[in-house]
Amino acid sequence: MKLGDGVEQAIHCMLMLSGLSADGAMPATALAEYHGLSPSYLLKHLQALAGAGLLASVPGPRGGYRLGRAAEKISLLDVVVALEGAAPAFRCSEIRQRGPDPLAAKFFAKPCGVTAAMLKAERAYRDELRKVSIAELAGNPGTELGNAIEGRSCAFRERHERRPAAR
Amino acid sequence: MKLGDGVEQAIHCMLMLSGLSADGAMPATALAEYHGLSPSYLLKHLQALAGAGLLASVPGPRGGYRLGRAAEKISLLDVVVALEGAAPAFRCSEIRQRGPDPLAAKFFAKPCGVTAAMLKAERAYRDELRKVSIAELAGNPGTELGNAIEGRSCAFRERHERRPAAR
DNA sequence: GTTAGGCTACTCGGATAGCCACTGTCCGAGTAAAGTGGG
DNA sequence: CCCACTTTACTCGGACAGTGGCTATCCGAGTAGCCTAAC
Repeated sequence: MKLGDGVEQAIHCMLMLSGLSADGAMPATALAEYHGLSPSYLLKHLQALAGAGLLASVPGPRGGYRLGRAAEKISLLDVVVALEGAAPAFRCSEIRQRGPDPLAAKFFAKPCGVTAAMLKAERAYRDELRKVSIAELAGNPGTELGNAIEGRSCAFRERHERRPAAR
Repeated sequence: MKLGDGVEQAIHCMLMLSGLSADGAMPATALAEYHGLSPSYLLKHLQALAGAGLLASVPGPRGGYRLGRAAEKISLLDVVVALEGAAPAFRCSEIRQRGPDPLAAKFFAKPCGVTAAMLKAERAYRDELRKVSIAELAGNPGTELGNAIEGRSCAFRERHERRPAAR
């Protein structure tokens, strides 16, 4: 029961990306610098997110990453699944029928109560994550804290947002 | 996001142990044989459960394990925590303040929204596991499946339950 | 027959190797922009 | 002055080592029961 370290990094990056303009992009280098992370390693996670469609990658100079779809349509669950995989944490190996002199296979058509209970709990976990979107987390309450953080990230975007050359 | 393999083994062992008499015990060897597992490795998990107080160990010949308290008082969460640790799966490393030119520390007195949302989801997961007790899982519905499994485990207990010599 | 002592065998307990996934890093393919020379 | 080509530099993308934790195993400490032998 342990989530990879990349989940936190990914979410915070998504929050940063949610604040830039529709056709803007930010390179992984800047995201890593802002959060004090290794650029090479962060890139690995961003690639996973891009592969899942949560991020869109813009190659070349003035390139970078932007959100793959609206921030309201991206939940925390999407991020977790993209990085950790969709497989449930609890895997039933059906040890019921592994002992000596097992019962007939037909008895085990339905999953055992243990698996059902574990998966139900995981479903509650996933449902809770599904409720929270990147947009909600980005919309800080008007507290002093929220304003200060928002101000800093805005200033950072000002300096690092890449936009396609005006044609 | 992955639970150790021992969780499933542990729960099924608890179910088996919940069926024996109050002063009875069953050695790890028998539990391993019944589930088709490695005795040495299963012992490791049983020790963790015993250390958490979920199991009581009886040393010496005619020894083994029994439940540390009533099956109604043991939840799935207890088992998971005993084996996987109480630390939450999501660990916030406060990357907010790790970037260059961080804000004053006072701004970060309260946890960030990301951490709050992730921990809330985990709490839902834990609450769901807390609701289910070993006793509930052991009490099979009167289906044909339940009866067959219960019959087999009862027969196995008959052959392997160790009880202190009647004095 | 009773009982004390020693012995045996069986159990749990902790310490010890092996393997897989996450962590961390690197170099190569691709591309948009800028520079440059000619028309 | 305008345009097309070349060069450049910057980005993402995937392939390559290092490490921590779960997996798997072994041998040692402790104890209840059993056997033996003396009383």
